[in-house]
Amino acid sequence: MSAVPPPARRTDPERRDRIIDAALEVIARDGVAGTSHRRVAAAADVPLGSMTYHFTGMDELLDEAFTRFADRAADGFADRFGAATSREEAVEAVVALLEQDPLADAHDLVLTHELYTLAARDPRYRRITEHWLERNHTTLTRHFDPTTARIVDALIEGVTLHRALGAPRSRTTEAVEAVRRATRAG
Amino acid sequence: MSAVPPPARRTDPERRDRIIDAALEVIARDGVAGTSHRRVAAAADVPLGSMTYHFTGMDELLDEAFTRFADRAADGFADRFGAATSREEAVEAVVALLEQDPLADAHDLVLTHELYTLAARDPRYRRITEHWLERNHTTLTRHFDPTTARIVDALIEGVTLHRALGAPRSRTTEAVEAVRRATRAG
DNA sequence: CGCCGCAGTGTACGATCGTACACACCCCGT
DNA sequence: ACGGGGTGTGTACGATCGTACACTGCGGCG
Repeated sequence: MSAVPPPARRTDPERRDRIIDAALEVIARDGVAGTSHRRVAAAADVPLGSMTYHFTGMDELLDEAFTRFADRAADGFADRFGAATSREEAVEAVVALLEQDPLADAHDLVLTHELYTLAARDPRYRRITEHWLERNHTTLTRHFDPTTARIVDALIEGVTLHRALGAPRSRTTEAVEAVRRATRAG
Repeated sequence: MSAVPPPARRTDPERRDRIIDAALEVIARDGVAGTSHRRVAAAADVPLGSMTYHFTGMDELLDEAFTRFADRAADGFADRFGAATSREEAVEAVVALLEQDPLADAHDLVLTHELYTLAARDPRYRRITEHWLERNHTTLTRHFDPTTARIVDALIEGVTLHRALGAPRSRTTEAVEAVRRATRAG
């Protein structure tokens, strides 16, 4: 789990990074189930032996890959609200989030669910999702009270999920209405 | 995908059923990734050869297993609202749904996410989730208008997801508040 | 200049997989 | 009574997997 920093390798320090990114690509394409050391090595254009050299095993690779993915996703989430200076703009950012086409980047969608599945079974991966959720919650509490933030976050997650699962695209007015209700203080 | 009914086997008709149920058990325990013909056969206590005899391949087995799971889940969802005769009782049923401990049956939780992951990647499995969502939506529209039903369903999904991912148990008052806002007509 | 230690790699092993397929067995029609 | 067709199964094959591990080649120190 790389609690300690890597032991100061002399050459090619970005090779390890490239493997992690390649792993995310392979996972998005073939799923965690279809991800093997060989496929990742091929995608990263490194020899098979590099896999066992840089990572103790598949678990460590998955852990680091999904940690990176979750961090990037949380960054992106924060960016979407970073520009908002008022509560109204934050609400609009939420609406925009709910309106975006989930098929637009099936890449991230698949990765998200692969991670969720891992987290549902293995508490170890739950640490990653916990941290992700907490970062998103922190982002939202910059604009909403904690309870509203939690409700809004759950709403975003639920609507995104429904779309990923093939629910008919709800109309914009419906998304707007959902956000309006969720953000209306009791 | 068993579009046609099985060809009227003479003996042991429940053997195929037992295999499907065993598959769900194995998936819940080891994940889709860790599910093999051999493991399912062992769990169902049938010989390996029965796998290829009753199913054309792993895809057909997964498809039928998750179809059965989704049907049962939709049945359970409908049962929870079946007793409700008023809108207030329906609201209470939603609150109860949000308050139940998701860890209580990790079994179903894992199966749900395994299915979601499949659906996120493969449109074929999306037919199963679409149907599931539609049935849940139909159940909710017995008590709520369509827009509210959609919002409530997304909220349930989001809150359940957050809990599965390790979010701190939100307080009961928070769940009640979320439902109150979601069900309050605009 | 020579050697030594380590970053980095190619290969081989044992396990497991999905699936095909030859065969066994039983029931039924003749 | 007996032959045949179809239900059901054991086994074997080729592919792929994770991982270990002996090895290479080079950069720096004595």
